[in-house]
Amino acid sequence: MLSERRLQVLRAIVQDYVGTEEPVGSKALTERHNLGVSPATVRNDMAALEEEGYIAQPHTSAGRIPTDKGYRLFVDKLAGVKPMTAPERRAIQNFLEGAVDLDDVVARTVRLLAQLTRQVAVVQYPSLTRSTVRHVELLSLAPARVMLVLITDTGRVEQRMVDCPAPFGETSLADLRARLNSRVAGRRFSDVPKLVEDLPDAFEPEDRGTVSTVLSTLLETLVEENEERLMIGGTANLTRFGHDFPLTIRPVLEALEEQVVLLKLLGEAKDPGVTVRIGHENAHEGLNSTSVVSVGYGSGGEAVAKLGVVGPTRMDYPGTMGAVRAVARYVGQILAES
Amino acid sequence: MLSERRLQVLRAIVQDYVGTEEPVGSKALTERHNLGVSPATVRNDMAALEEEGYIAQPHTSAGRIPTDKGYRLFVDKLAGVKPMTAPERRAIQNFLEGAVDLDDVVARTVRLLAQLTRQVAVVQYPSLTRSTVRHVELLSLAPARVMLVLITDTGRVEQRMVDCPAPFGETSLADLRARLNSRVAGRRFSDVPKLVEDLPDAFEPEDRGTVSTVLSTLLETLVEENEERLMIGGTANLTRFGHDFPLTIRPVLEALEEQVVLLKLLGEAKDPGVTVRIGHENAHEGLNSTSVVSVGYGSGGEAVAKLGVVGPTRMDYPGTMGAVRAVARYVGQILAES
DNA sequence: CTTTGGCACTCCCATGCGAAGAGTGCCAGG
DNA sequence: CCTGGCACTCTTCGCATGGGAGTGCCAAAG
Repeated sequence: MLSERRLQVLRAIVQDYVGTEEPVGSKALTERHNLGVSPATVRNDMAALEEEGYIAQPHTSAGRIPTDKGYRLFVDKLAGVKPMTAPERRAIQNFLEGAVDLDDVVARTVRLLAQLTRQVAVVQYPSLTRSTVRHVELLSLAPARVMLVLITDTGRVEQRMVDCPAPFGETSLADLRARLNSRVAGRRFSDVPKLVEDLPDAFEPEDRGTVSTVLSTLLETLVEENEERLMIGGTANLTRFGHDFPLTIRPVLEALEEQVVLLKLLGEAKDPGVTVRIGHENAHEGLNSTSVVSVGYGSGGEAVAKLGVVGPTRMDYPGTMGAVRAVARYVGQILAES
Repeated sequence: MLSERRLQVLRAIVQDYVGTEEPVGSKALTERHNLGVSPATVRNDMAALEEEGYIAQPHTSAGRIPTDKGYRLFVDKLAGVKPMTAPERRAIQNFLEGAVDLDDVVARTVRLLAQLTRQVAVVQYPSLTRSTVRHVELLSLAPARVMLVLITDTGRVEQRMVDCPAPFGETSLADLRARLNSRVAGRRFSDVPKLVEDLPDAFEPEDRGTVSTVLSTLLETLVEENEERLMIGGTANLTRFGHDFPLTIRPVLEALEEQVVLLKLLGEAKDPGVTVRIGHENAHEGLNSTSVVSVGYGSGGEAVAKLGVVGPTRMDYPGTMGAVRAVARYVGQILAES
């Protein structure tokens, strides 16, 4: 177990390094923070912290920088979440309230997060399976062509074309629309498969093929793969990464383009609160020198999706966590209102 | 007027510089291209080309690199569009045909363009005003709440919430839906305002307020500002820009996040064919060292939107132009089919 | 046992210098 | 008008040097 003072030394190292981006030495530490001890003592503490793997030196006779393990301890034990100031909160709320539709909400959220944290922002669209159905619409575009439109309580709209095996009359379509909505409206998407299972039985034999086709298309849109969408922004902030970045930035940009990777990144967060994954804690190799701060958001008590930021492991964790948490809260409010 | 050989020298300089990314000297030129003259002669030609502003030296006693003006001449006079090979065409077609909806088409197009050109790809969604209306749907979500869904012939779907000034009955809604569709279905969006002008007159006085509200929301979605959406991808390719890129890449990433800037970039292209804007020809300052290659695409004869790539002025113009043109062609086909 | 000041040591980094290389411009001759 | 030769310029690289920051260890004091 580390003594109280050694933890303070670690905290000071993290804070200084995050501020200056340069390895921090014992002398500078005692000057900037009044620890009440001499540099020599700090040196001993540093040696101990290094022994335990919380800090490291880039090379002999350089200052120390925190390791992933050091940041982890900092986040877990040494730092809280820095709350947003009142003006900041107002600004967030005002900005988000101007949104006209879901796309706009998400787009604004991304911009906001990127600006507040000065990092790369990632916002997932509300998940279909965790939302409830507001309405299912069927439109006849041609005798054997139907458009299926899904609308969720979070304002998300998804549409698919359906090519019917047989012509489908306007009355049958109206019938299907009515039956479908009476069964699924207001229910959670995850329950939809069970709720529509026996629906074809209610129809005339010649329509059953078409009804099944429509239903299977409906179910297809709910599978994980299609239903997860996201938006990213603030990539220009990557240029603040470090001076060495051709090598650092490349894999990050690549990872950001892989939706699957990003979804996993956000998706692994289980905690109801803000989740932080530091450096090598991220499964994806290209993100080994980045940290991800994420949190769920939702219109009610339950999270319908995640949002977060990606930045260098050397980031302002308390501030970032505060911003992410605040934005998630307000986005949830906006969605609940719409 | 430049002699034929000088143009060849310019062409050779552009080709070599694009390939090697290094200033090209007179000796290297004569070795790699058989111009049939000695380095000394080439030097004279180079001096002339520099005099005219087509090439420049980074510093005395270095090789030459093309200027924007040099690239312009190269694109206009010295190089054609390199057509895609048959296998490449097939690959493009196969990849695009797998798309399930418009979002997917656009997403795939972006990936494709980015991969083919190894540059940043930008694809604009089909413009609303240049598309035709397939269907307008009205859904009653609450007594005084209506959702408006617009569907275009290109598969684009746009939705808006409408808060009605007064409760609006289901029959009135059906009436409005029917009248609206009979007037606008199959018509161009740009004609919609005129077509619905007098629609409120057909309704009972107590419903007119709501009808007007719905119509004005409909018209709002058509204004330029909202109707232009786009998707970008391949930003990781920016890392191939140059070795100096902290300074180069930053403004480019920033510009790419500004939808307005990008839309202007694509929008300025008038030509029915591929348009190339080189370096300072781009109005936006951050893009002064990049070139934009863009072209319109559409389901029929007319372009409904633009797509293109953004890359360093030092790019393979013939290849890029070929890829952009080919992709646009196939996207048009896919949209026409859906 | 912990803290402190002193001191030698290590390693990075900025600076300066010199040599090498690439490329040019110019000139005189074919 | 083309060509070969030649002097000149400018960058780049390697290398040695000195300064500086920071460490680790030790012996003494609290």
